[in-house]
Amino acid sequence: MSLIFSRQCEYALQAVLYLALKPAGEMTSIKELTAKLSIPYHFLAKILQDLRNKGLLDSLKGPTGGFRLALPPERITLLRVVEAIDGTGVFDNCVLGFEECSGKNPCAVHETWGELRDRIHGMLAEKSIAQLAKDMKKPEYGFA
Amino acid sequence: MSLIFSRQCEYALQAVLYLALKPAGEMTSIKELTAKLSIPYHFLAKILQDLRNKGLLDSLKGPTGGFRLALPPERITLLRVVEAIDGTGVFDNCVLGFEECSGKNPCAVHETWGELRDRIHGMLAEKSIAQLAKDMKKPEYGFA
DNA sequence: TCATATTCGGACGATTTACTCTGAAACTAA
DNA sequence: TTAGTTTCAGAGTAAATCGTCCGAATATGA
Repeated sequence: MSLIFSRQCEYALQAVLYLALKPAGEMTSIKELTAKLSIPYHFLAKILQDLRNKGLLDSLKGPTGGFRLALPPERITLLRVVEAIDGTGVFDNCVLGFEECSGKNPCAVHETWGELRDRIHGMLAEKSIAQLAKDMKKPEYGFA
Repeated sequence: MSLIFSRQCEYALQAVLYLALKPAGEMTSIKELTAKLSIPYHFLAKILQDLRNKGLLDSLKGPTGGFRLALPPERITLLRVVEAIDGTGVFDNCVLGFEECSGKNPCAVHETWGELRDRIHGMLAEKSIAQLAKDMKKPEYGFA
């Protein structure tokens, strides 16, 4: 296998996008999220707790409890979520795995990859999840 | 963590690039490869056997034995190595992990990622390892 | 107050990936 | 022929990731 983000990170991105479509301040339960997004219940619970500890989500216990964004969705980007869960390894490390690879000492695809890496970074950093979530507003995705 | 290729795949790419600089037909031992590339011996042995079973390498036992490219380096690309080890998952799957994501039913970054994905594909497919290996010909990389 | 619904925290189990070990097979050279 | 050097094949170990379970804490509403 090979992919850009860990499964944890993919689930986190999906959950945050889902929460971005909720009315400001409204709590959403894990139960609703797992049902709509088809993510294992207890696994998602862990991920949401991580995002809460990183300051991206608020939570409340008890009936009517759940999770919500800790910031307005206009001020959150996909990149912030990726950084919170996976860190910045994708953007720092040589794509061929050479420890020695750097600007001074480039591998064969260093420049090409550098440009693509920056554009992936841009893809994650440029738009707010408020904008992105609107594009996801379809029944196929379980989004409202 | 998060990265594009598995560690196995990174090691395979490094080894194939190294072999591309050897005179045509010459055998290189695992011992030399692990010393120059700093890859665990037995792990690399497994990876080279995989590449051999996939038809990318030839091998020979006994003293003077080792591995060599099964094709001229002008006719091998990085993409062929990636496909042999990791498969094509990076290029097929939605970057946000949505099963439903497709052209008919795009996620919020579907188009943007599609373009970048194609360019990564191009980076791996366009140049032969013969050309790329020449760029790597530096002592810092252990390359000849 | 009490039953219920939720998150919280930590331990646990399962699966995949990374890496190692060993003994056998094959080739070389003396 | 024989000792040494290499790959080969399969099993085994270690660590990371993925996913589960359970009991406690907390809030709600009857």
